[in-house]
Amino acid sequence: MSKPELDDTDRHILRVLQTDARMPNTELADEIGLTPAPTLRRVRRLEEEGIISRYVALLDPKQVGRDLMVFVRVTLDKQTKQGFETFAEQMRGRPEVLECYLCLGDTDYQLKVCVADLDAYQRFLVDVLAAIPGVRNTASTIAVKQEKYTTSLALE
Amino acid sequence: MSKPELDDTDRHILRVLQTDARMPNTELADEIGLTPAPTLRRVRRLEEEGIISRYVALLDPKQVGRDLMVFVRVTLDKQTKQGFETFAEQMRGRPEVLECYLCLGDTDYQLKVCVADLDAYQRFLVDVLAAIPGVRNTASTIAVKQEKYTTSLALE
DNA sequence: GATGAAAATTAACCTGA
DNA sequence: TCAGGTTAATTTTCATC
Repeated sequence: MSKPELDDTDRHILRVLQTDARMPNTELADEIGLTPAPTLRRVRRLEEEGIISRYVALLDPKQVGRDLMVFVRVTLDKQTKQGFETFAEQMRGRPEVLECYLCLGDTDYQLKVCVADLDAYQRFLVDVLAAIPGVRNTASTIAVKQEKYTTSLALE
Repeated sequence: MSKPELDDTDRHILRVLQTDARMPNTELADEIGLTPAPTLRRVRRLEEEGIISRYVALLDPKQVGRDLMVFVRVTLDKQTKQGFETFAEQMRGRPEVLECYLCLGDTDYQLKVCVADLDAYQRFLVDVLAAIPGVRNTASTIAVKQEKYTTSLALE
């Protein structure tokens, strides 16, 4: 918590680590123009404050056979707090659902789902989504080709 | 290229590194039940084959002031190869566009856009998207709350 | 920001199925 | 022969000054 004061050096660190989370601290220090000790202190502070939430390895979906990405817009029958929490809870428990957002407008939830193929997606739609009480309608947009993918947030 | 043969140990490694990319090799070795040397050899192989595409730090969007996530469906005027490539190229050059997919159905492109606030989003819509020749229509779904976010692909 | 002890990485070599 | 284990030199981390 406290003040998420980020100076230029912090942003520089974040920019680098968003691209290469495994860069050794010595090299990172070199890159941002400090010595290793203060660099490490800054990184630890960014971690402790939760500005860096975690470090992950990104896999090539094709090579692990998870090549089909689908964006799903879901509307629920009744907009009760209960129904919403149940739905979100179900999504958290499904490994093929990578992202789930509560939304404004016609769409109640926007999902990003990653599965092996259309067959697996059809099963997700029928056995998982349609089986959740309160789901009124779903609209799926099937991705054919990934033109861009990054997890890196631009820090002006 | 070659054969992306993954055995149970490989999948175990990938599962762990997708959750914590910075786990020391010694600890990873312990976790998967091998000694450090063969563990490291497997990790290097997964990196070289591109199965692990990269290691990244994930930031908390709130704490870096990029709190507004928007999913945009875009349709283009003419479905010419030229027009599509131009559009994709523009998206690759825009830091607020985190993801861009060519899609089946009514939607030509599905975007995931991350900006600071509605004001910044409006500027993106008007100055960037609408300014690209061939963009016929856009439909934005504004995310209010992130219920789930992971980059981790389930490896059965 | 510098120093040095402790830990992790990694290459070279060994072993057994 | 191939995957895993062992060892030891190098590099990195990180607490203390």
